[in-house]
Amino acid sequence: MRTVEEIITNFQQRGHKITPQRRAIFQIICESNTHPSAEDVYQQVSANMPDISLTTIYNTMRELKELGMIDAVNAVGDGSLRYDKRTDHHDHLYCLHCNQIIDIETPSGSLEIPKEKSMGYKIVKQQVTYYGYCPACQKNMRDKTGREETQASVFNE
Amino acid sequence: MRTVEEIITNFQQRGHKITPQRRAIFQIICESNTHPSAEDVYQQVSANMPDISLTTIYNTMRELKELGMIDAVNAVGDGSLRYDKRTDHHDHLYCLHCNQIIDIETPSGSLEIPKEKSMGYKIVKQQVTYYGYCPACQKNMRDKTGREETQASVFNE
DNA sequence: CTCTTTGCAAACTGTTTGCAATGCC
DNA sequence: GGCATTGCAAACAGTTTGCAAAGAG
Repeated sequence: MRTVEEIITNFQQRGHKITPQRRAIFQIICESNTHPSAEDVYQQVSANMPDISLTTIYNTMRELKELGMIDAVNAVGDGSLRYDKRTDHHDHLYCLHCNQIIDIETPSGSLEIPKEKSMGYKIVKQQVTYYGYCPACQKNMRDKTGREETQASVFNE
Repeated sequence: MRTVEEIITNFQQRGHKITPQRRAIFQIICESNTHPSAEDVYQQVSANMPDISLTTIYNTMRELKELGMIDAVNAVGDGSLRYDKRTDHHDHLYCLHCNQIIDIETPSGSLEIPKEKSMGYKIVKQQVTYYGYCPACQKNMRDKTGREETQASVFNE
């Protein structure tokens, strides 16, 4: 699921129509390195296509998810749904300050399913999330040391 | 953070008042082995205290979280906030069918922070979540094989 | 030409907030 | 008695749904 054209072809072959809106959304998905929310995608697509509606973003993302062409994760900070263009196994780095999520390759040891600590669960996938602060937010926190609102927002989960 | 009395003492020493409502909420938290949502806690507390309000549940849970006495995680299935009476390092088993979350002990190898794949992030904690189907839901799925709605709900993330 | 998609508005869910009445210490 | 807490109602954020108009194939 790399290029826009591949997404378009795949989407079309599964019986869906290609519209300018969907083309623009696919483009943004391909370009994104973070895990955008619907609102994020909307902001970016709007730049070139001001009349697109947020509903169309939601609808399209949901269809992509249902086709298994993207994944979705929940942000812990704001509870919003984030979309992930990758559906293969990989881990996440989550910034507790700006809520940005980026991918990291799974360290080699990460795939082992826990033996019979699995409590009878049938496990189908695992996800490791590392929580911390991204470089930009670390810098910001250093620069603003002592300013109360910043402190509060940083240390509030 | 084991017994109700410990929670009460801790909460009180930090300058908060103890009310019957809070006592009842703490009780439920102590007893829970899953990770209840505010609504779950409300249902359980209501059984013995019918006049308690959902607002009080939310307020109390938020305070506990701010005091670091409980943790919170987001459910991927319904997007709701789930509360975790444990704040130490451990992993989660998540049922994709009923959205129940239970704890598992962290397998020994799990604590290593990824070397310099960490992209400049300052990592403060990690969380491993194993997604799958709990014993009860597996049984349910077997019993109802062939029934469409069940199939749909099972396989829709 | 038909059936899908769009985009508005309204509904909905989970959560938070404002505020008067109540209750803890 | 003073200040924190409760619980109602209303506000909110993120997401979904109903539906008429527009558009893809």
